[in-house]
Amino acid sequence: MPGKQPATTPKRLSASLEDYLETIFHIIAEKQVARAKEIASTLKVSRSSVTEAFRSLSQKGLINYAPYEVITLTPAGQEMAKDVILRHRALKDFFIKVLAVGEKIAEEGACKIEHAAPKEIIERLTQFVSFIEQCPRGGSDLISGFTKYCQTGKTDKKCKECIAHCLEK
Amino acid sequence: MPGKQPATTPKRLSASLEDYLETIFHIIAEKQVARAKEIASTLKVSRSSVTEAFRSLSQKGLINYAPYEVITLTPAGQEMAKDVILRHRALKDFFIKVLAVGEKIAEEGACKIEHAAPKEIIERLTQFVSFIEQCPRGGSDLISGFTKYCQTGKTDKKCKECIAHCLEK
DNA sequence: GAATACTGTTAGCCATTCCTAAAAATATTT
DNA sequence: AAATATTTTTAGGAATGGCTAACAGTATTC
Repeated sequence: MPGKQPATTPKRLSASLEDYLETIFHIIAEKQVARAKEIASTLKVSRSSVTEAFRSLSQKGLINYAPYEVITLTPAGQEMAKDVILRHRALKDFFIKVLAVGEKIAEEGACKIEHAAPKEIIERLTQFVSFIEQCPRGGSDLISGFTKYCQTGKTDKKCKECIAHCLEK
Repeated sequence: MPGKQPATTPKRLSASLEDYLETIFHIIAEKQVARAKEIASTLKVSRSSVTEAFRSLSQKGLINYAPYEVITLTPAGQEMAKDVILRHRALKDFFIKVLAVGEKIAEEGACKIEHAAPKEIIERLTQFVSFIEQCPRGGSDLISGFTKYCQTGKTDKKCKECIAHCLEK
């Protein structure tokens, strides 16, 4: 082995650069090539801001970039982009599946929080979602109970019935 | 009535200004007076940055400020500070009580996420914590089950025993 | 009350991230 | 292939939020 690659993502980027990376990844996945114009419209920034972001990401070794050429993600860039997307998904999943928040707010919240949430919390959140889905005490009963609680402010009174449901599993 | 006050907090401040406001509120609560020196050391910024933040917060009508004088929060500033602190607490509570995350990470995560989380999500999170504490399916059984799940990757096998616990309540 | 120490402010600087307008490169059309 | 259209880059500027070093006020001590 000539030399080991950076084992893990070293530090975290600014929220802004994470957004660019995430967007680039998604556009490449969908259309093979990520063009400045589309990145700009997705992120609602000007095309010149995209150029500057390219320079910054390239200087950090996350994308391969030369003026007027097609950009690609470096291995480090791929890893980083996937990490951001993983955080995004973990958050959105939790918001929808556990908190029963609407799709729009869930997406919006994930977009913002993904840049701030420590990895330990993302991990726990992911575990919590799968726990709730698997645990007999959890599952859809718990979630529908929570939804009801949100609407009425009270926990469901038919507890025995509900626990009977639990026992069936 | 001469004119109505702004009913609710209008928009959200930058993360930085929210941090200043939060810190000012806490220091005033604790020591009556918030001095630039202490704010600086709490937030790990220079004293001159604090002066600049004072100007900005004052210009936004959130603190009363005149050079060399004691600063105070305006009613709008109080409201805003309380709102930030509420978000902080809601997040930290959730991290500790539900995700069973350590105090340090919970605090750190709350500090960062509080500036990004939409209010709808904070509300749901708060409701979820109290729901889990009240619902017979939830409570300490669920949390300890989750903790076990985090450690072992499996849900607790003693389901009947656990549901029996539920029934006792 | 004068000297000293401490705190707060100003001045000037830097990085980030956005912008618009103009110029350069690339792609498309005829 | 020349003209036109589109895309990308450059140039120059603004706002935010941080910094250090020097200066100005306030407080304390002798």
